[in-house]
Amino acid sequence: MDLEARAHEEHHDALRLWLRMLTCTQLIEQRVRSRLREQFETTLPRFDLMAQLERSPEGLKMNELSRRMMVTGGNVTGITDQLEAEDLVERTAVANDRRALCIRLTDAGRKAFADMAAVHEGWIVDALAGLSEREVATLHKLLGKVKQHMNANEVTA
Amino acid sequence: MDLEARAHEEHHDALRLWLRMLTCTQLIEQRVRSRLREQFETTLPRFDLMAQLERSPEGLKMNELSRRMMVTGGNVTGITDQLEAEDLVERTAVANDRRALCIRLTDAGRKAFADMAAVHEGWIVDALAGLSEREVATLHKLLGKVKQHMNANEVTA
DNA sequence: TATTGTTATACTCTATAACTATA
DNA sequence: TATAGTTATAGAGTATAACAATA
Repeated sequence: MDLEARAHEEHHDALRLWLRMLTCTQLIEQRVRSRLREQFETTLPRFDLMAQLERSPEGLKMNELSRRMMVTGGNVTGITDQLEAEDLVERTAVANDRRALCIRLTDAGRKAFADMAAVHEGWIVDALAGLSEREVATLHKLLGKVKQHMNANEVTA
Repeated sequence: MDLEARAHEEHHDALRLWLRMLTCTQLIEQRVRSRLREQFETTLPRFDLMAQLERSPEGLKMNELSRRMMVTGGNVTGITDQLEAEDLVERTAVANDRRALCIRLTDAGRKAFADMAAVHEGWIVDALAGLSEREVATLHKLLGKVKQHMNANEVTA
């Protein structure tokens, strides 16, 4: 096979992989979204925001939340408004910078999240139950390379 | 380590893998969405619909498109309306079932899609360029297991 | 009665850009 | 001037459910 034909094949493989990644993610994501709605009357971005805060008990600034959730700032404001109205998170002042706000889970929020997270983890374990422990590790490692490469190429428009 | 602790660890691994899958997919998807908009004034669902038709030159019925795109019927009608108005796809009658419609790419649609698809493939190749040929194959295989397991467990609400 | 596709509706999520208040 | 967060807006994307035509 000549080089060009080989390149074409490799390109096709990349595309096929991408379509499969998309399919797998959508299958799991749709299931998670509908169960979050049905069982907890919440949404994935709300769950995601609370999960970020759970991992940072000292709280996170709005722009840090925005970066981690990979959405723009206005959206974080909206979701935070909802969760604050339900007393699940709170905005607190930041020392030495009166522009910034620190968002934290409230006690009620921490408890509500713990309940959801336990069930949520079960959904994910089920979804990935077709893989051996070792295959999970391999996937994690390979996707780590993808992530790293994407982040390195961030600027390349 | 006792069995319970081991189970907890494996659960955590599954969750970590899922979060990484989600991150990778979102990184690539956001880039693809914004480039489709900027360079071709189109959206991912529109591109996806055309891609499905491209793979089925004989055309697809609305409900088959709906199934493959993993969205409900009403949405397919809306996207098809747009693309039909731009003469990129056409609705044709189906023999022996006057309820059904067959959607096909027009010649113009086939050409427009070919142009987009070539550029799109380059984006994906770039995004996955951090992986060797062999790693691409491994990922494809392992995600195939995930997909298969999800489809097998479809009913399990 | 069941199925195909359409219509109507409502809601979530998102980006963009203008705005304010601080720095 | 630059940054942190908010507001306002518009559009994408989706599900749901009622509907018409046909099977």
